[in-house]
Amino acid sequence: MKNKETARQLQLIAQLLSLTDESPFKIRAYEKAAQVIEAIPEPIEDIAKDFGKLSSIRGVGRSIAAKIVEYLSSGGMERLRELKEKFPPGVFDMLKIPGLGPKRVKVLYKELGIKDIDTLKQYAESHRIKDIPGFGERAEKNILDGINFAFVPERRLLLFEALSIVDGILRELKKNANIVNIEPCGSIRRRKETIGDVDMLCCVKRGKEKEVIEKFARLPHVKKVLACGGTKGSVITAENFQVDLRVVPENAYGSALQYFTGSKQHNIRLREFANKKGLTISEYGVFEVGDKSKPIAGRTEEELYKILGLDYIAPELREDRGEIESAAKGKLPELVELKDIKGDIHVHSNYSDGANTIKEIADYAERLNYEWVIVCDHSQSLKVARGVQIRDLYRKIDEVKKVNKTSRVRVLCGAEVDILSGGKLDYPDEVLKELDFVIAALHTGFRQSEEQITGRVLKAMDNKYVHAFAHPTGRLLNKRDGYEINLSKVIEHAFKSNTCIEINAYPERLDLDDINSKHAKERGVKLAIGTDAHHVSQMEYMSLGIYVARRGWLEEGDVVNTMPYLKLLKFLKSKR
DNA sequence: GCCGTTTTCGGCCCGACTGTTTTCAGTCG
Repeated sequence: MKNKETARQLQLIAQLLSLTDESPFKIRAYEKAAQVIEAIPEPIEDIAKDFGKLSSIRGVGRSIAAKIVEYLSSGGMERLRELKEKFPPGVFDMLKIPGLGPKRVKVLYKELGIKDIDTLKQYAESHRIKDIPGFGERAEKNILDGINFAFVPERRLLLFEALSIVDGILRELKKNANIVNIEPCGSIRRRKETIGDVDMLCCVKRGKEKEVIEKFARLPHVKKVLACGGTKGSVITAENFQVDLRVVPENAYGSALQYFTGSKQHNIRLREFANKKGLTISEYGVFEVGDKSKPIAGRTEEELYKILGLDYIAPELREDRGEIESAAKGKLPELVELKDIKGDIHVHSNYSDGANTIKEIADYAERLNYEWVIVCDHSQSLKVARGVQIRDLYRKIDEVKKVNKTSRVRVLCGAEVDILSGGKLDYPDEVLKELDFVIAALHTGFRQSEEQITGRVLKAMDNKYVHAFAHPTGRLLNKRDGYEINLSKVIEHAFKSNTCIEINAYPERLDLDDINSKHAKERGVKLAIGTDAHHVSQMEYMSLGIYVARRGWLEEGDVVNTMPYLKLLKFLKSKR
């Protein structure tokens, strides 16, 4: 699937165009098209077979569609080659420096002939930049600071890590009686899988702004204070994580919350939508166009969406993936919630590499108010994870039966069965058929080609004992990309073979991701959330799986975990 | 370059901040 690389080409064109005198709207059109292409779950090369379909994608017109087709058939774009000839590659790097945008980079290149970071550094150090119109001494210093900053590798926190840091801060701040209400916004509120920094918003009692912000800056988690003023405090925590606290007036709390929650793309689309209705939105409220004197909405988010004629859009949906259009038609999904969950499909016991006994898992499931829990251990060949040998598997089946005699929660005996590098499953059929639940997974042969890996998975799904496919991409956030796999084919085949796909809720996995979960739902595939817990406390990761599901527009009926016990049994039998 | 339930032409999100201006352009989120 070539969506990412195609998007990258368009992004490059946009960047290069920004260095020319081309219309900023044309540049934005390329950027928008790049974003759209990247977010499409189907392979762009399939869509491109039909030019009409390609050019009817929102944000892709005839001109960009033609360039995509050109790229997919020839591996290049003529327009991009032309532009690349105009600018040396080092000029690109200069755009990464904070505070240096295309306009100023262009001046540096045209006026001083600076064409890479090293030369730029020399010029700034020897004060040869400050006399150029539009620059000054300050600019030289910012360039030097920026060069160091821009090339520190970026690390975003996992959602789980960010949530626990923010929870700690919130707990402390909520002790402060001067805070009327407080909420984290931004990507953490949208429950994105990784988080760069956090903006928190609060309303405080009149006159207490400064006091609240100073208290915030003195919290025990704080390592460094970046700013501490009357409306905003900004700190770095011990985990090197930036957290900002903003105080906003109560009558604009809703519009500020909406604004700082984003996403940027959602906000842009929302403002365009508002404009068509003669309204304009900012973080201070909703206004009639031409009359900024008093807002007509903004106290709550609900009010803001309502006045635009939209149903309330849950933060997880605010990614500009069609939510505004759906909200206008009253067709937003009723998103699945944690309280709908009746069981976990993927928990490891001490039969393989888990820490707890089957009884302990059943007890913990009861604490979570589950009706059932599926204990899946690794299969025999996965020696590093103490994969269960066949004789032990029969012992496990007996133990599950025993536990079920006393447990209120129904325990199902499952296995996370390896799809071996040739595509065979790690237990023979006569063993698989003894299990209540089989989830197939890849743990080896990650370097095989896309065809090979996809082939292995399709073959596994054809086995009538395989109910689900686990952590479908194999990625580990911040650690490694997934293996090469054609998810579009996998999803199609999951539907045909009546196989579920897992949303793995382990903090660094979270795959199937939101975009592909939405795609799977639209293709009629059921999703199953598994925490992959190796200790009972990790069964709490279910909430992370729910966040992915919600970001993927999933409703109660799309998620296997919402099935009551008997319905689940019937469902599991339906494939066999 | 894209788009259209006021438009096939004339729009295209909005405001804050910064530094360099003497009323504003560039950059950022």
